[in-house]
Amino acid sequence: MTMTDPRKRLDQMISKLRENNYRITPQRLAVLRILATSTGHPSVEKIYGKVKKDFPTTSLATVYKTLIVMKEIGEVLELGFGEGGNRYDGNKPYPHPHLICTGCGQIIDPDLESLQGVTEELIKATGFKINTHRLDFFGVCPNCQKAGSKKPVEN
Amino acid sequence: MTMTDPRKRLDQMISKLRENNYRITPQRLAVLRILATSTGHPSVEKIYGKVKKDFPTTSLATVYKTLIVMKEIGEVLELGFGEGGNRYDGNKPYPHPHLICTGCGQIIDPDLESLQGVTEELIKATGFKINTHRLDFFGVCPNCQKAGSKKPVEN
DNA sequence: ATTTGAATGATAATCGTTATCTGTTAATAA
DNA sequence: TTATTAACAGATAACGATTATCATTCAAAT
Ligand SMILES: [Mn+2]
Ligand SMILES: [Mn+2]
Ligand SMILES: [Zn+2]
Ligand SMILES: [Zn+2]
Repeated sequence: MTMTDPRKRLDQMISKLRENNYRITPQRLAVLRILATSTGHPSVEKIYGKVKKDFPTTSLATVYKTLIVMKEIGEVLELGFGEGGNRYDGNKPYPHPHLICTGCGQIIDPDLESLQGVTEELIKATGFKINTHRLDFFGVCPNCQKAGSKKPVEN
Repeated sequence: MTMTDPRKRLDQMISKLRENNYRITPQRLAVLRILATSTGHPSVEKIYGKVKKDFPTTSLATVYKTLIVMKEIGEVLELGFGEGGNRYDGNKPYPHPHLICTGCGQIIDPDLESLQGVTEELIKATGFKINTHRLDFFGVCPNCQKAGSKKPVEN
């Protein structure tokens, strides 16, 4: 799997903003930097907290609005969860499976070769035209299995 | 796939309520009947609307509370969507894939033999202990493909 | 430097869901 | 059958994540 270089990813995002006639503001840049450098899947509050370290006057609404823009131009993937806020993937903005540890809260991107066959089987069986999908697995990571680790990771 | 008999399914649900020392009230029975007879995946508002036809004094809170109870005893599957409310499956309360038509809004249960292999691949690759999962496909059904059908089905 | 429409920041509004509280009732046993 | 009582129903307030609103500021083009 191609490991994305954060700097290149940031430049990609900036280019996409320019292409779509969005302005490059310091607040947006701060959000984009966090999205590009995060290996995990940060929440809005996590992004907001980090942005305020460099730019203390930033509003939570600005973070939300930036994420809406990035979703619109297809440069961030939103993972909606019922509880406690959504999570965002700025490195792989296309549909892909996720693995959530209910112990520590971490969300990782597993590689699943066998997934492609499932979509093909679905199309053949139903005649649907598939546009997107969402696949989440919930379980306990190896680290949380051996000890009752109660520490949330939240990356 | 075993087509569930609504009456048997209703009796199952009632038994489960009794086993867990929950009371059988007319309002709960009305909700259970709807869950047992629905082939689709009704929303809370849809359930509420149907319940009120037979029992006009029913409160929306009662529908919510009944669904919470049914979730707790593992007899209904909740499908959380960000927009416009959750959907419920009272016939297959275990994890299974769903296929959502973004044209008419219908949600169906496809049979996907190849899905089991995906979970096995994931366990081998990550060492996680998998407890549950969620798989949704979003697309356009054959009916909505041939004409720009704008009628929501909402079953 | 000027202009101007888009973006920011602060806050109100939204909406599905949950909590609260009072009156009612299903379930148990006398 | 009636009495008892804890659970439930109904009405509504509260909640929380997200979105809308709007006056002020500023990025970008001239
Ligand atoms: Mn991801
Ligand atoms: Mn289903
Ligand atoms: Zn863990
Ligand atoms: Zn359709």
